[in-house]
Amino acid sequence: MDPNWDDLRVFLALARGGTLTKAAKVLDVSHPTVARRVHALEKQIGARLFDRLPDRFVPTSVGEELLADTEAMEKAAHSIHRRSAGLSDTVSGTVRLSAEEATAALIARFSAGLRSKLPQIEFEVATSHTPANLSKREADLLIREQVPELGGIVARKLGRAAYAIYAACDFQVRRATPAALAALPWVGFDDDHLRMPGQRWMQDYRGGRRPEIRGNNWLVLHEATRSGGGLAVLPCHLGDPDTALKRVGGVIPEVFADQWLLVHRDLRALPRVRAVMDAVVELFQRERALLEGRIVRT
Amino acid sequence: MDPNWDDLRVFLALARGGTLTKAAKVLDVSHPTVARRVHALEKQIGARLFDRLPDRFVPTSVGEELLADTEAMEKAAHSIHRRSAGLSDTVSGTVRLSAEEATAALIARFSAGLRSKLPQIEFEVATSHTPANLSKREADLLIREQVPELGGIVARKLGRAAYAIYAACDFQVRRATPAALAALPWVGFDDDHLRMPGQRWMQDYRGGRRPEIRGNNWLVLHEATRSGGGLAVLPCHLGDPDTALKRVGGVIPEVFADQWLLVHRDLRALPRVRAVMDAVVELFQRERALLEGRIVRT
DNA sequence: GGGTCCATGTACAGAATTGTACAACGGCTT
DNA sequence: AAGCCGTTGTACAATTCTGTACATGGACCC
Repeated sequence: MDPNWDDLRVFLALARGGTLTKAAKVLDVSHPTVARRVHALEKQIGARLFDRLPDRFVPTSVGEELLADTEAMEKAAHSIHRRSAGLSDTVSGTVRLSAEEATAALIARFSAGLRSKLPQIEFEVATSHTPANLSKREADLLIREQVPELGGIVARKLGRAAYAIYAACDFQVRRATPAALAALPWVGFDDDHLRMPGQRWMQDYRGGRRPEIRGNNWLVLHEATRSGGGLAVLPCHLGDPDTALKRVGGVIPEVFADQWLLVHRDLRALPRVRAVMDAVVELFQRERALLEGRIVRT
Repeated sequence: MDPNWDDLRVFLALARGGTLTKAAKVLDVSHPTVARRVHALEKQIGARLFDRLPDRFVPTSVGEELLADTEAMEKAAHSIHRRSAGLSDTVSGTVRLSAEEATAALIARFSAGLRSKLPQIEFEVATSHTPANLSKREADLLIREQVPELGGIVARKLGRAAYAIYAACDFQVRRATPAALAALPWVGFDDDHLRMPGQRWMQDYRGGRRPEIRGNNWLVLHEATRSGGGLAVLPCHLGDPDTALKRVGGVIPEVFADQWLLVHRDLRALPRVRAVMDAVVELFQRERALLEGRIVRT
């Protein structure tokens, strides 16, 4: 069985320092720990590695033989240290952010602005609306509408997204009464995604009838609506900026979705992850009116 | 701070195996442990080292960079492994045995015989009669007259050494009454070593008088006695084989010393240490009569 | 010779790590 | 579609490791 590599690091420190106390200081552990680790290594290797002189430890001939190899390990470990030093201390590198399509589109729309502030960061914006946790390492940051009950996840509230009914600009809406609207064709999610915001509201509005055009993500719904496929409940930050769409009525008070920024506690400490978090928080604060459907287009 | 070197070993196993389960098997740990150790390394290095595909882990570009250095560490570790394989599995190498002078002389006398049975072992027989424990790594094996109350020490009884009064062959002992013997000059230990076997007995025998020739180890006493310096209480295994000495009276029933073979529990498992232990035990069993003063010289 | 400082060894309490057990998921086979 | 297998994630109990505190020993200084 290979010895514990880290015990070799302790061995090296004792060989260099000559005393348990000096090695302990270098390694930032206690002196009994150094003694134990060296004994454990000696037991595993099957030879004494040190002779005990009155004032110091000196390597035995076996210990001397191992020193060269251990120093080779140290050299490689230092190379790794130098490489990783360029990873955790600076605000550069890649940050992967995952959000459902509509929010991903929002982020993507402003990403050029974000990167102008953080030029050394590369964004990866992934669209995903399935519930996921960061432990599966799908992303460094998630924007989600629920906070998962998971250990190690830190959540930060970004804001509340409002929803409204939209149609293509040239879509004929003759009478805006609920009954008249309910009778028109609609665009919405399929049965597997009824939990998406606004879907149950819409079915109630229409007396339980399914939307005539169905899809499984917001962009599909968005495109079908723009093409005159029917009415759709869309988030305002998706519908309002699109001049090909028009609002039909106001913001639906009963339909909203809180937006949460999720990060694994371990990654939050990384400068580049924190920088992106701060930038995303700032973006949502700046665009709060858009998010809440309070941008009135003429 | 340097990452834990052993976490790099885990990283390497996951990079090679592709799954937590395979890496766990190779490392002989559980799969949650592999996951934790890799996460700990990622946190310390400040970068993700693996992407998660549906069926396996693949190194990220950062992970690929670290692989070369980690493989260099593995190469050095394998070298250490090969070296140490020649240490713990075979019955060769050096075994250091420590005993007080008289017993060390006994061992030395028979060491040629011992080595004829264990030709690939090199003996180091150190004389020392100060109480010591094996943790100070003064020896691999100790022969002592008391068992120290220390953790980790395994004791094995070798036998009981008997003592008698000896004089040089030409030393004139006109009358063998206690009074006449007590009046003669004696050889013995100095005041710092009164706890050595036979010393207090001798002082009681002589009404509290100190020996006229004093030393601090058995060999000095032995030599002084052989030179006609006086009477001495010596272990029988030292006195009887020496044709320059003669017994004066029989074995002294009140004076004896149990002999214990002491070893650190960890070292007992080493084949060469165990072989020497067995050989020493056998030696003491074979020479039990000598030890107990039952060899009658004509 | 006594006092001080440094170092090591050891016992025990606390912290950290690991293994076990179980749930969940995805792929494959029937 | 159902069942099975392999894999991963997680919670909790068990185990291991570490640090602290203290005792002991040796060297040095006064």
